[in-house]
Amino acid sequence: MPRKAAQIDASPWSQPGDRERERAAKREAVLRTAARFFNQKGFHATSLDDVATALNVTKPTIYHYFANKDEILFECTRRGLSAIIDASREAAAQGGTGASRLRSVLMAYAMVMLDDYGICVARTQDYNLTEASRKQFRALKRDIDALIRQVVAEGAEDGSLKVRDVRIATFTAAQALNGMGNWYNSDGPVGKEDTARQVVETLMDGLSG
Amino acid sequence: MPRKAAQIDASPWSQPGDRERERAAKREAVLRTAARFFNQKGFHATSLDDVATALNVTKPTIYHYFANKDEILFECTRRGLSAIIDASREAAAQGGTGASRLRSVLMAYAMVMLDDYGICVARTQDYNLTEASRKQFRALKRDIDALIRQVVAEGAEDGSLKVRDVRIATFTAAQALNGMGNWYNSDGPVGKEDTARQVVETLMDGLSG
DNA sequence: TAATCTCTATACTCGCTAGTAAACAAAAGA
DNA sequence: TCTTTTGTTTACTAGCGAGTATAGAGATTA
Repeated sequence: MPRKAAQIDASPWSQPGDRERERAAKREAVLRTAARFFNQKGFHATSLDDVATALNVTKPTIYHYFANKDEILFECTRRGLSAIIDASREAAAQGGTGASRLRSVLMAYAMVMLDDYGICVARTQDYNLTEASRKQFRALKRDIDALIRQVVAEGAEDGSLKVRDVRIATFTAAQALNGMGNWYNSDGPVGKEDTARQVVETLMDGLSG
Repeated sequence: MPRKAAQIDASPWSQPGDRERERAAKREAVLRTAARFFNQKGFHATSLDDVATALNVTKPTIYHYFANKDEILFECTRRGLSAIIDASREAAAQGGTGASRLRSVLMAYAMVMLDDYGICVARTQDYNLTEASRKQFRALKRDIDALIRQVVAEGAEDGSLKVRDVRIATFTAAQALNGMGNWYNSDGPVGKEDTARQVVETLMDGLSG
């Protein structure tokens, strides 16, 4: 079995750049913790004291890494949305029919929607964000929508997909995947990838026999 | 054109039962208004002062009709959930194949999800409710889930549906419909029924050609 | 007419949470 | 060693919103 290169970052003698790495790691920890709280209790019901306490620090520490609560929420969603965009772009650039590319895109999307940041994306309504963040949030969502529609349209053209209305087909699939976080149980017997695959197959094949 | 019986309720001489009717009408107005605010701004961000002001009354008036904010939210969702249950039960009791009954059930479900209370159901996470309401909320949702699964299972048995996993198929369809309120634009050119029909067809037929 | 019940308003309390001021600790650099 | 920068704390402010005490107006009943 191949191993990862062992522990090169763990030296007690600090390297230049350690500072920035630690700062980034702490930011990330705040975001991850916040996302979990948001998903579990909701954005408004989560206080930054909750997040701070969970991280064994106090609230002002969090304000040392983020300007305000809105920035934290937005960064959580940005991570989710970027993950979708990156994975989808890659999937969309493969060869094969439109249908097979759509399958890949939906799988990528589905996998993100089973993670903290993806669930956060699904649960965040844009009224939770300030005007400025909202604009970016919407823009990212529009990008994703355009990306999927493009693949759907290509599949319709090459005949591998049968779609009455590209817009409706895209929304229907996307919402079905967005909802996965509401019912998937990560403690259950079925893994994320299997679940994602089955949902995607259901969407591709339809329910009728 | 047939007309409704004209205005028999509008007599200035009050009838026995007027009191109760007015009370019920006012309760309903509070719920409808609250549901719209919840959907537009979110539950936490909606203050009962918002709702009261929109109805030209003050907050204590609302407390004359409801015990607390939780009861208002729960009643909104109960209306949505009951509408789904009633319509679905009716649809499920029709004749025909499992597939045709599932179509009817999904159509009924979809139509509710395009209305205020339905959207409220879709957006309400159970952490928004108190322990007691949450129990009822979950029970109603379980009933709906069971109802749909039943029809899906029957369709799988009579061969009119091809379904790998009843649970996953049901969740996938339900979540796709739950999400309709997030993208459907009631000011747009396409009506609710047409939209619902197209989404349901997409789910039934699938995306692949 | 008097007594009561229903509805609504004014004017509050109380608790919670986003965000801040200021000080202190610890490390980095000169 | 002295100074500066970075990270963290304690202790606060300020504002909002759920829920209530109380009183008064209108209708209902006796």
